[in-house]
Amino acid sequence: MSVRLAETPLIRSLPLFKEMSEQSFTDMMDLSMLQRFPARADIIREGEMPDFLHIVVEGAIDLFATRDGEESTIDILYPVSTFILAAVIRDEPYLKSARTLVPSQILMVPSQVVRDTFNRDAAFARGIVAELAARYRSVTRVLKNDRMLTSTERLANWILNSARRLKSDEFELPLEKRKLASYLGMTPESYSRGMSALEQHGVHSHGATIKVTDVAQLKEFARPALSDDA
Amino acid sequence: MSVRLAETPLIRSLPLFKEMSEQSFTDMMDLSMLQRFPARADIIREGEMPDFLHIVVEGAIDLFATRDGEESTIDILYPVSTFILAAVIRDEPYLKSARTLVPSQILMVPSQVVRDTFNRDAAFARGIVAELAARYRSVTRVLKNDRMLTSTERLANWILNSARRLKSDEFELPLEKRKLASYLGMTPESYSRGMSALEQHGVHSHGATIKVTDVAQLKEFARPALSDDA
DNA sequence: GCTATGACTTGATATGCATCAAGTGTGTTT
DNA sequence: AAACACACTTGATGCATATCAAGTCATAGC
Repeated sequence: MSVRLAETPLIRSLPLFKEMSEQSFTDMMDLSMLQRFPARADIIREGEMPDFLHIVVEGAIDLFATRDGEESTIDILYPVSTFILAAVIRDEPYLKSARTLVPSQILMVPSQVVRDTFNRDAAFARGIVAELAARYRSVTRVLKNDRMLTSTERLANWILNSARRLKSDEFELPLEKRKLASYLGMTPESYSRGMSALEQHGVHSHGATIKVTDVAQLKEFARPALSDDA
Repeated sequence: MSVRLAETPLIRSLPLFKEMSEQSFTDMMDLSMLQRFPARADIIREGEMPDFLHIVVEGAIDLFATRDGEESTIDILYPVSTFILAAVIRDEPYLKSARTLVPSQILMVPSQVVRDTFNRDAAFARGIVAELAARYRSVTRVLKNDRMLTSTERLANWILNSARRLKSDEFELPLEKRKLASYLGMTPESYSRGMSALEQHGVHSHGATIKVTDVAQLKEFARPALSDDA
């Protein structure tokens, strides 16, 4: 029930853990687990109570909401992010479900350990609050985009942000188109039509390859919001 | 540039400040201001950098996003809530604008003071993180509702939650219908039609008065999500 | 008490997007 | 290489909701 020594340096280097005391860190790791999951494994189900804080160390996580069997992807997490912090802190049921998109490694820290460490180690507390604030801002941006943009504009913004983040005007989709569609709040069909509509606005795509051919034109179409840096 | 002694007990009793040390609290109040604003006063504009943490002590605040002159209400805050904590913590530009809906009193704590106190007082840190987590869960719920429910279902859920919160099956709208419509992500016209559609589902309304005549029927229509307790 | 202003309602129409229904790939299995 | 599965695309249609356009109602000022 403890994380092996060989794996701690990677975890230690994460923003959330970097500043905390050595003592707090080793204590926490002694009480935590690092677990491997195959692709498409259920990690958390909406409505359950949080037992552990989860941290994606490797792989990718799909956070989604369910209602009447319908799913909607709320967020997609890559290393290194926590989930689902807010539920752990408030000790209230999860609002979202989580599953792996690809084989993943997840660090699991018992909720009570998180809360205890938060109270004892101010540096860890700062890390927690920074992470939480980042996630908050991220959902807020998604909500704003949902409310104020058409689905094709959301797609255009996603492409702009991806290109900026990867510092390249050409890149491969990092996930299935249907997942991306769900994340952007649209159907796969609308995604497909949106992508062909963007051929007129500075984007060329073929299969999973997306190429921004005219950034200025794409920006004009996308009406980008404040930079998407979380 | 400091809060008068007579007004501190109210503030002191808020969840955010209740547990912190007397010393931290008085220090913080010495460096803060309690300010009155008339109705419809701009408090914060999207894109600006956060100088102060704001706390609604009295009145009501409209948090909204803008794009191309269009506005969309993201949240409405009543005493006692903070805004906009996440921007203060990350020291990054506001994602939303804020204005008063009615004459209001707002406590303004300089950002740097918030950060310093957070590091020195673990009880205050707990308060901050609890507040932030609550706000996070609140936006998450709004996003889920936007994605998975029709506008009339969102309205039905809002009525159910209001009735539950007020512990009464009859109540008055606490704000303009157009504001509520915007908050629910719909136009005033759709709000109006939605409200008359709900006459078939256990709600009777006249002017600003709303009466739930059949909770069970309304619940069945609304397909309520996890309880809306933030 | 009349009138003006603005919020709200109601109706007609338009649009974005989902849904339903065939296709067309593309990669994998045998 | 054939065949299958499955993601994706494309087309036709329908629905939810926005938009545009008249109203109606309520409130505040004169």
